[in-house]
Amino acid sequence: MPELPEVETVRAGLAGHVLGRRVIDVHVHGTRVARRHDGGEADLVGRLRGRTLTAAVRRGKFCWLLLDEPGEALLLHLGMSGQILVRSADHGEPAAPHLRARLDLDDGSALDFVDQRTFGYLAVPDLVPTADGGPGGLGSDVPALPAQVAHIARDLLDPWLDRVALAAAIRRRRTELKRALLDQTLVSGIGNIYADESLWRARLHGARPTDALRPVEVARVLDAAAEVLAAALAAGGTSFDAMYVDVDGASGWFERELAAYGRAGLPCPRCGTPIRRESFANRSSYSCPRCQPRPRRGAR
DNA sequence: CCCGGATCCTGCTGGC
DNA sequence: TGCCAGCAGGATCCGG
Repeated sequence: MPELPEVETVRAGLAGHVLGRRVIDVHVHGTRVARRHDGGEADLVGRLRGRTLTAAVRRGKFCWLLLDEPGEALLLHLGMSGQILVRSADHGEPAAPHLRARLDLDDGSALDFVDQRTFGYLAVPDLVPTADGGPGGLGSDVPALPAQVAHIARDLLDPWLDRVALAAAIRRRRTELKRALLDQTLVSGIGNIYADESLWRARLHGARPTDALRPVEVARVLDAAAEVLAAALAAGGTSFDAMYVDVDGASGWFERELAAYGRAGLPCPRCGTPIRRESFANRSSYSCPRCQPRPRRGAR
């Protein structure tokens, strides 16, 4: 689920429902949730208890809540399967099967972190200054971000992203275009689904060598990616209500609007040619054989 | 420094 | 029916 549009939906939900709330207590389930927090589970809980959540910020697929303790934040990463659920005081739901952490808040509500595959995590890192002096991410003007996020590039919905510099950096790389799109240190927020959708829109094959791309092609795929992310966000953003921050992009955007991803054998919406599935770096890539011709070895 | 592959988990699906 | 290989939307770490 969680690529940029899904994480932004979470961030917006958190901004609307938990800011100003104080953390009364924290319950951690399992050994993996706190594995990326330096002081371990007990320290994580200790640093959160009594703190007030003051802002919800996102860069790429990373989301964090600023704390009233200056220079600290609660960092959330959803991994492959993470969800954030905001439970109202009277929700009455049983705990989700893969509940990994619960924060009890001072109005009786709770913030649940649910994660089947346990690649997600919580941490309370120190904040470090941003390299460009701009805000750490969307949702805050503070020019600081969690230490673990310092190497993560800005994303395509961030006004501080320098598109010209990004395009130049992509063409300087010696790799394949899809790898570059997935490289969070170049541009963040794009995962396997939206990489394929962006490449389809731009009519480029993901195996195209980045250093042989024409500038107009790089611009086209970046425009396409920005459009896809914005459209997915608009679709995903419609589906959460007051007590549930929805991470389930699958129900809305996923099934109806994808042109290539997961559609092996189905007709390309542009030309009708059956979409192909290829294996790439231990995962699947979907593309149109006609609109997105595979590059010849060594050539563009 | 840059690049690519292996790796951390759990659960579901599809083929035999 | 039952079993098991294969696969799933991510980031990090390590070797070349």
